[in-house]
Amino acid sequence: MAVERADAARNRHAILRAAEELLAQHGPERVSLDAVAARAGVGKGTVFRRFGNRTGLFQELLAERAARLGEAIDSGPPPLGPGAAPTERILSFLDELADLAAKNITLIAAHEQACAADKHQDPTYRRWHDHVVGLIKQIRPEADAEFLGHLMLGSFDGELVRRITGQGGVGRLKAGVRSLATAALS
Amino acid sequence: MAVERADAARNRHAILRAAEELLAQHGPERVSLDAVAARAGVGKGTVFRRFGNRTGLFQELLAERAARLGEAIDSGPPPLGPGAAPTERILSFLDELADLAAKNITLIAAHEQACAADKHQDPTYRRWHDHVVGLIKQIRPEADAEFLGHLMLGSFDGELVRRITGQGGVGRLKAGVRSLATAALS
DNA sequence: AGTCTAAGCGGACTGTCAGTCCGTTTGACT
DNA sequence: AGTCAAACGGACTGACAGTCCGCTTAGACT
Repeated sequence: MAVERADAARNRHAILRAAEELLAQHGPERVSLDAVAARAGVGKGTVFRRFGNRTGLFQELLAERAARLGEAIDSGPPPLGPGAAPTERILSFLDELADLAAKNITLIAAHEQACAADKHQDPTYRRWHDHVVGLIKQIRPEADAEFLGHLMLGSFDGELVRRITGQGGVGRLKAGVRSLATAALS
Repeated sequence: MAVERADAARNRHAILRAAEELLAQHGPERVSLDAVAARAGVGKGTVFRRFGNRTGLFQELLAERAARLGEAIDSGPPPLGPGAAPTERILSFLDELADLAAKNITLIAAHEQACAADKHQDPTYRRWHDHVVGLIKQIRPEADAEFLGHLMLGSFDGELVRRITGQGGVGRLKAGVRSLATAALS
């Protein structure tokens, strides 16, 4: 794959920005790709050429927002990155994820809606899941790590995050997740 | 509200049956209300008059399938119904729910998709959640029962149930849920 | 600077579907 | 048999995802 042409790069950026803005302005669901294209000052075909479909757009948006956390867990300093004890790592990861989720509720909701059945196929989700599963296996090799991993990440469902943080703030979310994880891993 | 007219009752039934059949035949998502109406031998307007919208139809379908379990927890014999120790009740409830979910994966998926953001508003879901929350409060009054309740019910997400039971059967689902619940409640 | 061409563009077009509307039919009650 | 509100049905609307294809242009090469 050759280098992206300059105009293509500019448009990709404009589209992502437009999508963000519309997401912030109206709720999720209420953002159509027609509107995104219009706001980005770009033809509809361009949006689809770039991102394939609605799902692709929101996946990319989420990936962008999650990139920093992804690097941190792969190669950042402990306790998030390698080096710390698994339990410590998983707890700090869940903590960070809570922050991320709370800051991006609308995006998460849109993403869930767009991905629908493919939720578990999404690269960002998989990365998180793989990370969590790996750590669970170290802590409790006999547990059903795959399942437990999904349940832990289930805490960050868009609708749920909205409800919980809406009445209790991020602190409530973090506390709940932490106590669940602690219980499940000890 | 007067008694339902005979033709209306007949049609309601025909529509629910048609929806079930189409759901079983094609996947979720791929069932349009046009198709349901056609299959039920009924006009499209009738479907909407009866159920309001897509969400209403699937909610009703789920409510129908969940009715028996609902009665059992409200007034059936222990350990599901009142009388048993809370921990025992919650574990047997989750067990039953796992069976129900495994038997109705397609419906659950369709229901989730149709309800989308209103997931937590759905009467059936609320009933389950209320039940679980009440029991959690008895067992661990200091816990965030509301949040924990959502997490436990999160185990029955359509996509997740498909994955887990698809590779390990209902037993795997039950075991995972049980171990999580036990850990979180002790 | 001029030429070439594949990558990129845009927006009209299609197909699908949820939900509405309104003229027609019918069950139920007298 | 007569009445009429409830119920019916299917044409219609509006919105949107995704496709298609003729036109434009970045940028490589001379």
